[in-house]
Amino acid sequence: MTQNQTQMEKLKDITFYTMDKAIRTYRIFAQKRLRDNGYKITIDQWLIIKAILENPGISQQEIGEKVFKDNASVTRIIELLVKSEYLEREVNQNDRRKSNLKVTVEGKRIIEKVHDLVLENRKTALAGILPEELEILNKTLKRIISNCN
Amino acid sequence: MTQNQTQMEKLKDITFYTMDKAIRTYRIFAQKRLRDNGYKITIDQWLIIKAILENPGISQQEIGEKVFKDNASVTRIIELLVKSEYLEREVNQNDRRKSNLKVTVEGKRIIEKVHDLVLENRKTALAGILPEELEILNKTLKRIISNCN
DNA sequence: AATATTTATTTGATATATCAATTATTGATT
DNA sequence: AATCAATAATTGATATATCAAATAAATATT
Repeated sequence: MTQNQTQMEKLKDITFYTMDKAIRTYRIFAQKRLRDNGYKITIDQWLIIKAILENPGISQQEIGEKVFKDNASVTRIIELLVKSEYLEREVNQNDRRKSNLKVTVEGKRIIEKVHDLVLENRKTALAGILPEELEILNKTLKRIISNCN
Repeated sequence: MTQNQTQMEKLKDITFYTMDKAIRTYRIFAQKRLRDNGYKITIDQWLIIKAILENPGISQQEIGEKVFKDNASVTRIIELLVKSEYLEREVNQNDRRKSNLKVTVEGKRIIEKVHDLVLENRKTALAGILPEELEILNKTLKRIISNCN
């Protein structure tokens, strides 16, 4: 076995662990910053409101595809968002299986307020990483996604 | 704003989404392969048994650090592993707050059997990715981790 | 030695993930 | 129109994540 292959094996061994750790570290970091600024919303909830705002009339199924979540998870997150009064839901009269989701004024307000914080978080998290590196990161992640499908 | 900066912004916007999607796609893929091969164990459970095998006498706290999990999660995963009879636990007589964790014969058996499958999964998931790219991936992920701490 | 502090683990509460099964509705088939 | 198949969302069960609080034991302090 060549030196290069040995090194490859080690990297393979840790890549998924490091990926998991990175995304988890970022989540904890971002969530803490939300909490510290007094926002009572989770990152996942924020993502879903944003998806609805940017895609009026979107169905829960489509939300799930967009934010890469299971239908069951979407249902439950939306329940919480309705309870928190960031969303309103009605039965869709064209297709009674679906629901119409509307972001409330309060929901729009929190999305806007949180938006700058999210941008800051991303900036902090990616500080010192070169554009080329970021591109390779994205490209490689996409390759992993397609390899697993 | 230069072209380069604009592009940077877009990449920043999607990087965390793509990371999340990649790790989740891999998890689903790997877990499905375990299930399809008749193994009744989750990836997280497998990781924890492995940590104990490779580090005899390890405490739950240390396990948590190693596999990057909260103490509470470790406690609950270990409960399940004891119930599944892959682990045995006793009170540590040197420090009665800690517990001694021992992998059972059955536990060792499943780790070994699953090991090849895990290697295959990683190979499949990383197919077509160059060593240099993998290195940049790892380096960049580590930078994100340190940036968030 | 008694008290206070620290540490390891557990427990409770709440959110999310995943799969399977169910419900309600719609669209297609006969 | 009645039946069947497909689809959207929900629900149930179980696993994990996260934080805070509680418990129990060890260590440090007075």
